[in-house]
Amino acid sequence: MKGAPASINDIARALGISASTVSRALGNHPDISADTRSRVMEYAKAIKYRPNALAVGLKHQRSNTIGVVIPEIIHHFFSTIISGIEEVAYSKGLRVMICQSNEDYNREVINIRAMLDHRVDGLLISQSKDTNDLSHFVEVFESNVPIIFFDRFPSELETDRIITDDFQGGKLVTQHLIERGCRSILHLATSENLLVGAERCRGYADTIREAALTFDPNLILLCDTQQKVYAAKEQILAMAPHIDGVFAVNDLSAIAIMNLLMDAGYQIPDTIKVAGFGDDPIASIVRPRLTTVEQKGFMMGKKAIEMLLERIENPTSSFVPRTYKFQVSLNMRDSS
Amino acid sequence: MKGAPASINDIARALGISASTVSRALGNHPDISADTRSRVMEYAKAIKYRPNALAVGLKHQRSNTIGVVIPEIIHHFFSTIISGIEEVAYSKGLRVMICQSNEDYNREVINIRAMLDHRVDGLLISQSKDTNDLSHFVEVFESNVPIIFFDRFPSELETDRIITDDFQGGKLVTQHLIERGCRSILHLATSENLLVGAERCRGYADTIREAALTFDPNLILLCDTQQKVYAAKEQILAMAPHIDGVFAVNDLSAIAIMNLLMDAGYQIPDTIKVAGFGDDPIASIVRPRLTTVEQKGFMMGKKAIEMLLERIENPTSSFVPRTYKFQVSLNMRDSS
DNA sequence: ATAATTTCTGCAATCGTTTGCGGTTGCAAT
DNA sequence: ATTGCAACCGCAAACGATTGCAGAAATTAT
Repeated sequence: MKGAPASINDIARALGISASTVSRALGNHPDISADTRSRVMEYAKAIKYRPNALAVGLKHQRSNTIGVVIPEIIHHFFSTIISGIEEVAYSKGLRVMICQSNEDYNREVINIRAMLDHRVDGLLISQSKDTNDLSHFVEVFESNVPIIFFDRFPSELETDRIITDDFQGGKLVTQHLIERGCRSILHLATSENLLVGAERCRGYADTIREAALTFDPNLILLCDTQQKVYAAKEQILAMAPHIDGVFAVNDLSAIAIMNLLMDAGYQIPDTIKVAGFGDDPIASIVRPRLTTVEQKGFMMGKKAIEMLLERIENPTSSFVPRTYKFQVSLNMRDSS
Repeated sequence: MKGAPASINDIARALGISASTVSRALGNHPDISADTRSRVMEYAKAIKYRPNALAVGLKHQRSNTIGVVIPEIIHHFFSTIISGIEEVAYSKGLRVMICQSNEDYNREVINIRAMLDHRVDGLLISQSKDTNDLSHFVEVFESNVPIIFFDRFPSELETDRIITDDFQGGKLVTQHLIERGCRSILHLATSENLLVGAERCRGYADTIREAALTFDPNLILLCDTQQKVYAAKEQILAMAPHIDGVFAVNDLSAIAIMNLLMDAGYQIPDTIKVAGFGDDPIASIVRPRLTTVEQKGFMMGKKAIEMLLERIENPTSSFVPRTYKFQVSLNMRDSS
């Protein structure tokens, strides 16, 4: 009952038959007599035999495992995506291997390599913020392991993508704020090269122009975390008298600025209206409840793995990258 | 550049040497001449050789992977634990395999078995709410795979545990509320058999008695989610006039009841003081900012895997289970 | 020149499983 | 009695890497 787990050979030895027969019996191969089969089955159950997944994987050249690399698991959006992925994987008997890049390029590279070493059947990736060199992704293509990007993808590469319509989301929010009477809308944007943030910002800018409002670049602040909002406190309070709306690139910074403004005596939504992006659970908990764009993380996760499984099952030579864009919706609450 | 990844045999063939020599060269074995070694190294790099982790694992009877089973990844507390686990694992070159039980017993069993099938070197587990049968844990012991429980553990089993001092946490909160003048404190408890919740409740009850306040069992409500708080709205509002404090078993229900009470016109903390448990990031975002017990998830994750690694490295026959209990601290904010 | 030693490399078994192919039964048909 | 054909089972190679042991080559000692 201790030591190494039972193998197929142990069963063979105990029953005086060959390992091949045991293997076939356990696999319900028709060549094996009902008698032998049942003896094997019975004994296997008795000693709690379980196949060695490593050996099976080695033999079959695949591991029944799919790899997931995400920036940070603590973000609710990514957690929900993982739940969606796991949901499908579980129903199909697939294992899921999750790694975090922690928004670090080197870690992303190492994680991806480790996944390939483990012969994962496919990869699901949302790239880290500071990934510019894409050679590790190219390596994945070359090794013929299907890979699907979700939410954050390298635009330079022609790949399968599961994404959110961030542009549309940015438009929805901005349109909504304008409809509510806002004429001077501050946008809290993400720093640097994050495409999703850039798209939201583009949606904002486009809508401003479409509405024939004056587009003021000074109304865009690189400020995408609670900390950064508080760090920019002076700057924000200096602008506050001249704005009547805020569109934050995510819910946390939306709430941060909401608190900051309220603490400074501004009424929300009366004086200034605020909206976020993501529909974090926190959005419906804070007061005033935050208007925000709903992102369908769970559905995205499901879609991503389903698309991946299709790629795995049909390793077609003629690869035509596909993009699945999830539509968003605006959840209007009390902050606007 | 496509098809199956390069193996050690491919290198051997190409260089006209044996696979064993290649293996030794890559492993810096002293038997191999500097010349041969460098030729192998060079060629391996050129064709981007990477060892097949499945084969290595099969040979060595371990996978350099540790398995983690948690109830739900979307809970911030568990996410931080995972981050702590990954932090250490990453620094040691270990892979981490994460599965969610979704608070479902069957899924927990299947996940654990899958981990064992993959020959994980060790297991880190936080058991699901509805796990009563413990035979799958016993199987792990019998297979000699080290296992450490974190946060939620089966009290019937003598195992290694990394836990929070929930009892002390419950006391801290209750003492604090009493010090602030509360005399009639409602406790929102977790349903049924969750030990961590029971401990917090025990801390509450003990403190009430120690303070010579009357302990009223009617002041304990099984209500541990936002939804359940709202479902119990009538009941809570009926009690509200007679209470002056609330200790919720977690932050989400604390915030839910805070909102519910405020919507009904109660002043927090003036009329009723509220405190939670866990120190979810949301606690410092909501208004009023929530007083709550800080749980050190990241540290717990680190400690758990460190303890596991020690168990893996010293597979001592004389097993003496250890419990590491993390002390908690109270973060006093505006809600109390 | 032979023996002893060092230095390097290869053979083959092994980890646990799968599977093509061939072999051994038994039984019915001829 | 021979052939034919199922039905059932085992041999051995493979997947990719590791490693004890033996052996070859080169070097040194005698």
